[in-house]
Amino acid sequence: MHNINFIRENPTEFDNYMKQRGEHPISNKILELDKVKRETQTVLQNLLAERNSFSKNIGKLKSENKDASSEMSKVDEIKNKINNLKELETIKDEELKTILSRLPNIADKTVPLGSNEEDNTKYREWGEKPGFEFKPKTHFELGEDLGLMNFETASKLSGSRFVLLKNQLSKLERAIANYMLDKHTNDNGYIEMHVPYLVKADTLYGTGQLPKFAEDLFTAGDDHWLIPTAEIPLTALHSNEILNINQLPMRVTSYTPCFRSEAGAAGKDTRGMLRQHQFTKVELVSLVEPEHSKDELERMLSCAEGILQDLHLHYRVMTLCTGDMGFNANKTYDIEVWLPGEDKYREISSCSNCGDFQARRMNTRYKLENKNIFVHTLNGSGLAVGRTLIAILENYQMKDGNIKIPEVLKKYFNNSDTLI
RNA sequence: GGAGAGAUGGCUGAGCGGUUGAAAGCACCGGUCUUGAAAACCGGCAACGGGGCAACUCGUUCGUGAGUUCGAAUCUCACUCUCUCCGCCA
Repeated sequence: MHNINFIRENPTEFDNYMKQRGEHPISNKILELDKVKRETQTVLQNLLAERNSFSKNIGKLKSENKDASSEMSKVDEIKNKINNLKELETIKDEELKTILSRLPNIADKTVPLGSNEEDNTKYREWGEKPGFEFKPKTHFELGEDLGLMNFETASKLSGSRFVLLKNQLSKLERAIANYMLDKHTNDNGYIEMHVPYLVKADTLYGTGQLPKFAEDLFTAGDDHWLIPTAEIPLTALHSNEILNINQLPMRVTSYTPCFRSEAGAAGKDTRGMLRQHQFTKVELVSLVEPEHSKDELERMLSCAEGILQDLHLHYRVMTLCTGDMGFNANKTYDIEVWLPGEDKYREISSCSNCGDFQARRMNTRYKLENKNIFVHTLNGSGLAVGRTLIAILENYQMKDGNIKIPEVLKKYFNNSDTLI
C-alpha cells in the first residue's frame, strides 16, 4: 500500500513510477477521490463535534432537571446530514482503497528499467557449468529411470502438476530441507518457525496476494486459504502490532509446503517437477528498520547463495527489471541455478525487499522515540527445496544414472557417496 | 460436538447510559536524590485520521459488524476469537 501523502506531494513522479511497473497514470483519480473524501470528512467532523456538544449539554440540563427539548430537536436535524455524509465518505474511502490496494510497489532507483525478463541484468555469478562426458539427462529422466520419481501415480491421486518421490529421493528432499534449516538457524541467525499452512484472507491482503491475485491461490473454504509461500505467515507474524525496537532486526525461517494454482502457466513446464501445484520451500523473512533494508537484502541474498555454494552448484544472480518484479517488491534478486539436463538456468530463489509496502497493509510498526514507524519487510527463498533436488540430480548425475551425494548432505545418508 | 465464562491501552486490571480516552498497578521515558546502581519521590506515556505554518484543535477507536438512544466501553442482536469442563480424536 502506498503512502497517500507521497502521492499528494509527488503525483507526476508517482505516475512515472507506476508506468515503470506497467500501470497507467492514476494519480489524478486518486487525488480527486482523496480530495472529496477529505472535504466530506471535514464537514462531517464539524457536524459530529456540534452533535457531541449538544449531547453533552443535554446531559447537563437533564441532570439539573431542566428542559432540553430544543437541544434535542437540533440534534435531530443534524443527524440526517451526518448519516448522508458518513455514507458518502465511506463510499469514497472504499473507492480509494480499491485503487490503492491494487497498485504495485515503487521500484528502487537501482532497479533496471524494463518490461519483461529480457531486461533483467546479471548481478553476479558463481562457479561454472560442470562438464559431462555424456549427454546429461533431465531430472525426470533420472528420477523415473531410478524408479524413485513417479508422475503417473501422483496424477492418479491428485491430477496434473503433482509428483511422488520415493525412498532415497524422498529422503533427499528431507535432507536438503534439514541442511538448509540447520545452516540458516546455526550460522545465519534465523529463528525457525513452524507455521500454519492455512491463513485468512486478511493475512493474504496484508502481504499483498489479495485482492489482486486470488486466482493464483487455492482456497479451502471458510476463509481458509492455502499458503503459496511461508512468506505469508512469517511476514504477518506481527501484523497490527507495535514492536519494540529491540525486537529488530527480526529474522525468521520456516520449511513449509507451498500451494499455487499456476493459473497463468498452462502448458508451461509441464514435464518434470519444476512447476507443481505443491512444493516445499525454506523461506527467509526479515523485519528491519527502514535504513537497514537495503543491506538486509544483500545479506539475505548471501544466505541463500551460501546454500548453493555449499552444494557446489553453479548459479547466477539476476536483478529483476521494473517490469518483471513482483507486486510487493521494490527490488528483487533472482538466483538461477544451472540445470545441465535442461541446458538452462532456472530460478531457485527470489529475494525481495518490500520496503514498507507490506507493513502499511498489515500495520506492523515499531516504536522509536515516541514515534511509530512502519518496519521494512524482506523475504527470500533459502531455497526452493524441490528445485534444489532437481539441481542436485542433474548436476551430480553419473553415466550409469546414479547420483553422487553432495559432501554436505552425506551425513544425512550414513556417509554414503551415492544415492543408490 | 455439548455446557459455561470471557474479550478494555505494551502487559495486568477497574469501569452507575452523560467531561471515562478510559481508575489503579506494572513496564517504559525524563528528572530529583546517589560516587555509581537500586530504592524512594516528582513528571510524562494509546492508536489512527481531519484542519492549522505553528501553538493547538476536532473526529474515530474499549474483539468485529449492525441496532436502541439526544448521548453507548456500559443496553440489544449477530459474528469471531480465547479460556474452563464434558465428549471425540492425531
